[in-house]
Amino acid sequence: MANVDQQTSEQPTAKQLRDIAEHSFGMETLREGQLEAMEAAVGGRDVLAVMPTGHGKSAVYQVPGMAMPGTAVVVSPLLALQRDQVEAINADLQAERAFAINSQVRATAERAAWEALENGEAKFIFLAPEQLAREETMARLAKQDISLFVVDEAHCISSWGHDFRPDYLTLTAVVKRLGHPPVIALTATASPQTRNEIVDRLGMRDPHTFVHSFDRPNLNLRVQRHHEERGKQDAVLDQLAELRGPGLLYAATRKDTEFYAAELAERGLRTDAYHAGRKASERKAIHERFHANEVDVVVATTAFGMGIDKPDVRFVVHADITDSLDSYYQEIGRAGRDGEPARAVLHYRSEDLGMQQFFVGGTPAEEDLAAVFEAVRDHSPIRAAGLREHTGLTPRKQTRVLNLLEHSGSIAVNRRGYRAVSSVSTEEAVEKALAESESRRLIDKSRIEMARGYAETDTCRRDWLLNYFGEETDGYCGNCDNCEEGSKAEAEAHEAAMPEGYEIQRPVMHREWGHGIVMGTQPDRITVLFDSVGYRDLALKAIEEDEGLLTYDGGGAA
DNA sequence: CGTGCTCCCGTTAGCGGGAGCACGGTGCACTAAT
Repeated sequence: MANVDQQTSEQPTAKQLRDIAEHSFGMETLREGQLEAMEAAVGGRDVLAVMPTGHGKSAVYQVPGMAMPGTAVVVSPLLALQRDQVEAINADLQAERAFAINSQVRATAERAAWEALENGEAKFIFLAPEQLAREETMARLAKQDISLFVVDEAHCISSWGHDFRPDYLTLTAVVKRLGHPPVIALTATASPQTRNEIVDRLGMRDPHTFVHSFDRPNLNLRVQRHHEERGKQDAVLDQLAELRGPGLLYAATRKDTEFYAAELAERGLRTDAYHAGRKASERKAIHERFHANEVDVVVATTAFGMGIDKPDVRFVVHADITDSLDSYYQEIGRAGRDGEPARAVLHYRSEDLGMQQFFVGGTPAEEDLAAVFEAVRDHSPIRAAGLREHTGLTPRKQTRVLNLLEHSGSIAVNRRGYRAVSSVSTEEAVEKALAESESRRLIDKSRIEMARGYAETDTCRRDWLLNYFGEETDGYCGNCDNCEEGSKAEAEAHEAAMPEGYEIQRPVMHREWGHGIVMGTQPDRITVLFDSVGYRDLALKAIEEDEGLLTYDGGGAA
C-alpha cells in the first residue's frame, strides 16, 4: 500500500513522459507544444490544445493517461472514431487497455470493459456525451479512479451543444461528478470565441493553452460570386470537370449532393453522394473507396469529414457557404495535408446565407422553462434522469432548457445533481434564460456575417481567415484570388491605412455590449468579438465622435 | 430566408403568373418488429 501511495504522489518527469511516448506509442520526437501540455496535465492542470490533424493531438492525452494511475475518460463524438481510437491504442500497447462503451458494443464486450475498469486494467474509456448522460453509466463511472477527463473534437461543444446534441453542454456536471480530474480539451479548429466557450462549458480552471498557427500556406483560397442559382451550378460542374482529384465538393442539402453527384457521374467522374440519409454500409463503402483513390470526388453535406486524414486531397470546393468560418476552415483543412498545393474554392451567392440563418433556430417556450425550473426547485437536488417524470418534456428539449437555466445562473449543479438558486423566482429564471437564448442567436447570426465578410472581402482572404482565428498577418499572402488580382504594393498601402492601436486580440469595452476583443481592422472600421452579441463592425468615425463608446479593457480611451 | 412545387385563375384551349405551402443538417441511444 505504501508503495502505491508513493507512486501516486510522485509526478511523472519529462523523461518518463518521453519514454512512454517512445516505447508505448513509437514517437521518437515530440512536436512543439506536446510535452508542455503533457507536463501540465500530469501536474494536475487543465489543458486546451488546438493543433492540426496529424500533429499528434492524441499523444497529448495518451501519454499522460499511461503515466498516471487510474483511467482516463475520453469523450468522443462519433462511434466510428471511438472504435478507431480504441483499436489504435491497443495495437500500440499490444494489450487491451482501451475500451469503448456505447449502444453498439455487445453486452459481453461491455461487461468486459466494466470489469477491466473496476480491476484497474483499463487505462482509457471512450464514451459519447449521451452515454455520460445515462444515470446508470455515470453512477458506475463515478466510483472509479478517474485520472483525466479528455474531450476530443472539443469544438463540438460549441457547434452541437446548443441544439443538436445538448448533452455536450452537460459535461460540466459530469466533470464535477467525477471529482474534477484534470480536463484536457483537444481540437484542430477553434476560433477565440469557440476556445472561450470550451473553457467555460467544461469548467476549466486557468488551463494551460497551446494554439498552433492556423496558417496553411499551400492552400489556394478562392471565391467565385454568382447571381443565379442555375449559373452557380453550371460553374461548379465546369470547375469540377477541370480540377484534378481526389477532392471534396460540399453542398448544403442532401438533395444537392445527389444532384451534383449524378451530373458529375454523367461527365465521366468517379463520384458518390455522401450524407446522413444514406445507409451506414454505403457511407462506410464511400470512406473506403475515397481512401483507396477509387473515387475522384465525394459530394457531401457536413456529415462527411470528421476523422478523415487523407494526405493528398487536392481540392475542397463549396457549392454553398457554411454557417461559420469555423466550419469552413475545418472543411477546407482536409485539403493539402501533404503540404503540396491544394485549392479551396467557395461558390457564393448572398441568398445562400438564408438557409444558414434558418438553421439558427428559435427560442424555447416560456412554459417549458418555467416547468423545468420549478421541477428542479421542488425536488433539489435532482439528477437530469429523475427530472423527466416531473416535466414530461422530451429528453433533448429538457436538456436544452436545463442548460439554458444553468448557464444563465438560475440553476446550479454539483456532485449531487441540480438545484435551483434560492433567490431566483420563476419569472426571473424564465427571463434570464430567454436572454441567454437570444444572446446565443445573436452570436450564431454574427458568425454567419463573418462568413459573409470572407466571401465578400476584396482584400487578402487569408488575412481575413487568420484574423478570425486570432492571428495577425501582413495583409498579403500571394496565394488567394484577391492577392493574385491586386499587387503587393496595393496591399501594403491598404495595410498602412489601418487604424493605430487596434491590434488583433486587444481587449476592449463597449458601453452597450460590454467586453470584447479586436478581431480585424479595415481603414475605416474595426471588427470586435463581443461576449454578449458576437462579431460586430464598428465605424472608426463613430468611435472617435462618441468618447467613451469604446475603451481599452483595463483603462484608457480607445 | 430562399427555393421549388402544386394549384388555381384568367382568358380563351395551351399557358403565364401569382399565391400558398413544405422543406432544408449534423448523431447518439433506444425500441419495436422481423
